[in-house]
Amino acid sequence: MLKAVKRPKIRDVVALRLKNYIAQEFLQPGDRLPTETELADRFGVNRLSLREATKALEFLGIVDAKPGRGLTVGRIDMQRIVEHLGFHPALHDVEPGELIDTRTVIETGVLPFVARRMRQDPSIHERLTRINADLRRARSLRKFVELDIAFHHELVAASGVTPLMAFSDMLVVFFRRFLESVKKGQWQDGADSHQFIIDALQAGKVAAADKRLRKHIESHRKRIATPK
Amino acid sequence: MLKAVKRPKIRDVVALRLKNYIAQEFLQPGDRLPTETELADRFGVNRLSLREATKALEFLGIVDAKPGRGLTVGRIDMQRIVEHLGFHPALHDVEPGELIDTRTVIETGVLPFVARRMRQDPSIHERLTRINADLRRARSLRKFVELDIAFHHELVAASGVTPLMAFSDMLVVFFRRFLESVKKGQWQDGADSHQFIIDALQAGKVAAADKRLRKHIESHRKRIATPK
DNA sequence: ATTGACAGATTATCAGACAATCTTCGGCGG
DNA sequence: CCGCCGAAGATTGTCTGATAATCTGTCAAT
Repeated sequence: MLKAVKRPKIRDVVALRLKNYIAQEFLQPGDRLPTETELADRFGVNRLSLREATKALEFLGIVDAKPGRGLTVGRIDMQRIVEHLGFHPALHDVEPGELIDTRTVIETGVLPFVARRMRQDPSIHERLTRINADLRRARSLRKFVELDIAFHHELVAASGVTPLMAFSDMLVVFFRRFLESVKKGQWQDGADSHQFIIDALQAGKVAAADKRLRKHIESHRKRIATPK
Repeated sequence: MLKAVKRPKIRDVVALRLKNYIAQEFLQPGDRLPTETELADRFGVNRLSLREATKALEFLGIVDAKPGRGLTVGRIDMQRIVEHLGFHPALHDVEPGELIDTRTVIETGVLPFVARRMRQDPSIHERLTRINADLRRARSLRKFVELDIAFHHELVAASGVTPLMAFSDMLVVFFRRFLESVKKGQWQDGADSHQFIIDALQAGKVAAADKRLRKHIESHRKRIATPK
């Protein structure tokens, strides 16, 4: 099937070129980029068109801009993306069941790594326990959601598999609103599951942790499938 | 601690206002927004400044723009978000070992889903078998890489868990160069593993498929760790 | 050593304009 | 009456030229 031919927008081409430039030069956050005027000359476009690309990248944190100083490489910020997208109506289009499956795959998949690292670094269990204790004391939904997200983030991050951590952080965009429908009477159940999982991991019982984690994440499915 | 006082950028104020407008009007994807000229008038800014805000929002899919038609509320695309994720330092600067761990978690994680769907849809096994047959006949490295990628893509896609598929597709960008270091003498080993895995899945032997897949992906580790 | 002033560099925002693309409407032909 | 084509209208895309705002570095005075 023949697809409609569309002329690419200059700003999209520029944004892609800039990203490639950063990657190919092995630039790190804080490193200087050419000025807007130089880049516009180099790409053969008007400076304002160049800016449309850089402002888009800046929105995600990939690029930073300072008057008088110039452009520097930034650091992409999932939290920022989560905040920007959190309100969006189209989030409802993502299949909730697939989100649950995705979370299950990621979080159960990292458990063996977490258990291994817990043996070497006891502060992991301490940290998770502390977050969970704060979760038990939560009084507002906002706090509950924030701490539940923090617990799961810390769990995945403790694996040391950073791509999975980044992906898991991204999933928060889509998953957050489901957390907001958890009834207050169920918060302690969640905290109990958290504690069971990390205690089992510390004891080297990965299978038990796995089973409990699946049940914990699965608990969302019925609630999500039949919204009120 | 005292924090630096900074004048907010007009584009940031406009972006926030636009997001609030979408939320307050309960707009859905596809719904029309005021034109750039109207919005610029309404916010009392220059149209180009307004565009810096809308292009940033557009980069995330929050807003869509069409010449002659105008601005509409966008549709959040998992693919697009995952694409941006590729720029996260966790991926950008990823350790090869972590990449292997990540792939292992994703691909073994989808196996139960693939097995279940194979029972309902035999064409999955056929499709994977055909790709693998083409892989066996590959004569060039380029072809081998392309077909190996296609096989794994199809395997993950067969799970029906689209977030994992999107993430897995993005990982290919980082993994590809490792595939290019696979010796020609090992291509058939790879194809044998592929066939074993999908045959085991079709027979409902998920554990056997899991074990072979881990070994298959793990085969990259030694080669990657000691490049020539 | 610290503070203040100034110059230079660079981004932020503006006005005005034309180019490119999409949608709608009207007319003509079958 | 219906479908197709072309033109007009609407709107975004990109440009030129310019000034305003902000940051950095240097030098002089205290």
